[in-house]
Amino acid sequence: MCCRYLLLREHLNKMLEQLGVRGVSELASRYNIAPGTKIPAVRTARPKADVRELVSLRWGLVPAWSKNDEPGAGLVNARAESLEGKPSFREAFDSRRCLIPASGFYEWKALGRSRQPWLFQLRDAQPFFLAGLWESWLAPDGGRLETCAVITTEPNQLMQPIHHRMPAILPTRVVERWLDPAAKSAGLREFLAIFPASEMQARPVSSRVNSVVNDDEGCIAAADTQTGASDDQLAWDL
DNA sequence: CCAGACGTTGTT
DNA sequence: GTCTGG
DNA sequence: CCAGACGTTGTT
DNA sequence: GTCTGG
Repeated sequence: MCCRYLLLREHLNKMLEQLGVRGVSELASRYNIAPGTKIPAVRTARPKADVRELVSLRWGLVPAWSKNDEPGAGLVNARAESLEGKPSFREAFDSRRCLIPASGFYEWKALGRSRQPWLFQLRDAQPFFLAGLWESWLAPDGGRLETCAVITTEPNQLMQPIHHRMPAILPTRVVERWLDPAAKSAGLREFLAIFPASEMQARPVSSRVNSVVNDDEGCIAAADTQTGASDDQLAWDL
């Protein structure tokens, strides 16, 4: 991803239940979630630090100090390597971390002039949480705009042949601590370690996912063998 | 000191 | 080529 | 991330 | 708001 993912309804509800977030989401399964749109996220409620809440945030972070209109759609990604140094991320990393539930994400591999989308999932297609940051921006007209960004890391061995960055996947054991307001940045950085390739799987999918107007199961259908993805599959061995 | 940027991605 | 919208 | 637009005037 | 460049 850095910029496109999927989230199945049953996965979201299962994860919310495990986190103790009240209520069942009415969200329908999504197969093509894109930047600039509202996405589901879980964050620590305020002022009750022990309560998690499900919120809808626009994907594209706008720092609180931004002037007038937000530039473009905001910052879609935040490099794990820069979280503490960059003014745009520092405060959010300190105190506004969130979880972005996902069933899988897409990355495009350049193939000459064209690009082949690949679907990345955990083994057994289990859902997971991506590490995110959120912000609340006060618009000139007094309105509030709540936004978020997905943190990225260097690629693991599975991603390496496809792309040079990947979203930060939080291991299950650190999910609660990622939301803990008392967590220290030194510890938090460890949570963003490159996720083990051995716990993931990937396969080329239909170019139907290229266009955001397509948001259905066709997006995760196997790629046409015509597209040239087969050569990559042969080289697929960790 | 003030002014102006503040970010990532990919591609060339 | 570059920006915007989804 | 990819796809698709990218512009103004005046007239209907 | 805070950092960087001049």
